Amino acid sequence: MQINLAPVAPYDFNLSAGIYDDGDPRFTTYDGELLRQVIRIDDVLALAATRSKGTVDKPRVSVELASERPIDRRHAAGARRMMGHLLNVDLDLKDFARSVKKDPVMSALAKRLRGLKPPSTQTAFESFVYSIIEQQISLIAAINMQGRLIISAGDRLKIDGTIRRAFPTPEKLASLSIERYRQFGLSGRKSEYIRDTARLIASGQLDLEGLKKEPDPEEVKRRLLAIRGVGEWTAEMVMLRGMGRFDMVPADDVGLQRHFGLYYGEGGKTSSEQLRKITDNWKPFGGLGCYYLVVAERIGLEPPATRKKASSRAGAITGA
DNA sequence: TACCAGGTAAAAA
DNA sequence: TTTTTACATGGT
Repeated sequence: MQINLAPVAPYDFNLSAGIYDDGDPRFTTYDGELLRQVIRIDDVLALAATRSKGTVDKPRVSVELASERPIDRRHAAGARRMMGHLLNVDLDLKDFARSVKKDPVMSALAKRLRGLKPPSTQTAFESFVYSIIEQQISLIAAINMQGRLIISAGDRLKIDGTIRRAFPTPEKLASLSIERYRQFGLSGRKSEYIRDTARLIASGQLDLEGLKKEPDPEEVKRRLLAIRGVGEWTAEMVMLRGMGRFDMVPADDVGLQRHFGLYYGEGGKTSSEQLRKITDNWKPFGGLGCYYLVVAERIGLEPPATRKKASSRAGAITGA
């Protein structure tokens, strides 16, 4: 079954999917044309293969769905909603361009990366788990642990002889022992954060996904901070990557501080206070601007003037 | 080897 | 109330 989407222009699908070009073939891949990932629609898993069918100014994408079980019209509607959320088709980058006009550095990046929309995670829960794992440790270490968790606990989907994994459900993660988490490389503390929150969700005591509908960002943040293991940084990351709240700026993030050092300073790290001051000029798209910085460094765009050469390392903020 | 890395809660002071 | 400490892996 195929579904078609018409994202709000401008939208560059291939640029936006580029963060997955070194994705793990066991769950998400992008080969320069086709973005493949397992999506969950109600209780059905499907492989979604997405490609561009339009241009940056007249964007169209088509999604081919393949499943082990028959997909009906209701599933197609769910898949359309999910893909729209995932690709952020409704985000209007014209508003972003207007909002950063006062800032010549970000203005130039917005033009150079025109059409770039960050993909969100399928669920807020998924970004919660990623963010807990990423706390404090290096990204490489975190990505390894995330991979082990998905391979070990995610549901399998076999299409054309290839097995892929969906992100584990809260129910599944609620049922794993702490020992099991430790085998992924997590600390005992982080294992508890994830398992206990998964249990709250599975038992209906916590509605993370429902928080997406709460209009007041401060209220969302309060609710997230009430969860054990969630501090300021984690709340902001979950909102930015999992809830499409592009005004959120994780100013304490040392990786971001390094990016700002490259593009707005003398190299080195920018303080969180200074970082806030810069992103205040991008309202209400502070977090989106941060994403542009991460991608700019990732694809090797030169910082203004004589700044040090950027490294090619990806950022966790990309949600990859 | 020691230290740092997209932090946080809990213990100690 | 504020300051320290423990925690996990992986790169340098």
